[in-house]
Amino acid sequence: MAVQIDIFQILADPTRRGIVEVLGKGERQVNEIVEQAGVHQSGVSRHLRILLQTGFVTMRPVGQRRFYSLRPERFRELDDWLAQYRSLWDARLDRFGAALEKRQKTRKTKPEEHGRK
Amino acid sequence: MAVQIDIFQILADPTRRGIVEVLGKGERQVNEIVEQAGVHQSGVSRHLRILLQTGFVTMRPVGQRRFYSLRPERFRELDDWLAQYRSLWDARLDRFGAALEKRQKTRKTKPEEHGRK
DNA sequence: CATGTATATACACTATCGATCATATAACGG
DNA sequence: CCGTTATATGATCGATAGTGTATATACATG
Repeated sequence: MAVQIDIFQILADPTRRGIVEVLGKGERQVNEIVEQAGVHQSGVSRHLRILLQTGFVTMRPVGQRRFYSLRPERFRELDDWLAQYRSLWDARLDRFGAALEKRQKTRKTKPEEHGRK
Repeated sequence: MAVQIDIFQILADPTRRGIVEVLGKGERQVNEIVEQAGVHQSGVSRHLRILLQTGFVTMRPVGQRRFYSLRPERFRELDDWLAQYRSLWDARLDRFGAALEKRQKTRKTKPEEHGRK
């Protein structure tokens, strides 16, 4: 379990993002999600399995019901990824941005063969 | 132009993210990107076209060369999306988190047909 | 126990997407 | 002009991923 697949890959599917959005409002059971997801129940189940395996949600079984809710980890991860580009638009990060720029000026023209068949 | 496709869809492809990463270090011409991308030049061109059309990059032609560099908009957009989940892990946003929680308690069971063929 | 409800899973189908190859276009240098 | 370099694009192909249908499983309840 805990299949470490691409955050973006997971979030790329609109249906899945819809589910995440619903869960953003709080814990929900599958039925409730199905109502909003716009796809068949089986589809929702599949998406939930993926979200579960990839660490986006947790599941809490209660009788025959299963309650799903969001977990923070992957979102924080996404935030970390985004951080390295934040200097692009966030003026407060200019010091960091300067560092980046310097690095880009200093880079060397590494030839390096590229004839990979 | 300015095809408004899913941010996540665009970023879902690892090769494309690789390109973005390279451009994160500064403006680059296609050749340089190809060296690092691990795919054929034609592939890189296609990816760059997509990134261009979807607003992730700009292009500056110089003779026969084309220099690509990152644009902030879409990243900021992603940041905005992420913001609504930030309360999940950012303790400083607990006030906001409380608001969310209240909302989730108050929600009503809106039936709403879902039989969209 | 029999039936209904909540959720998951196997299967088959389709559409999308990314990769390469070959070729086009356009600018460069002699 | 002519060959070369830089980049883009059309065609084709194979893989992947999402969808619905049908069915399985597990719990609930009379």
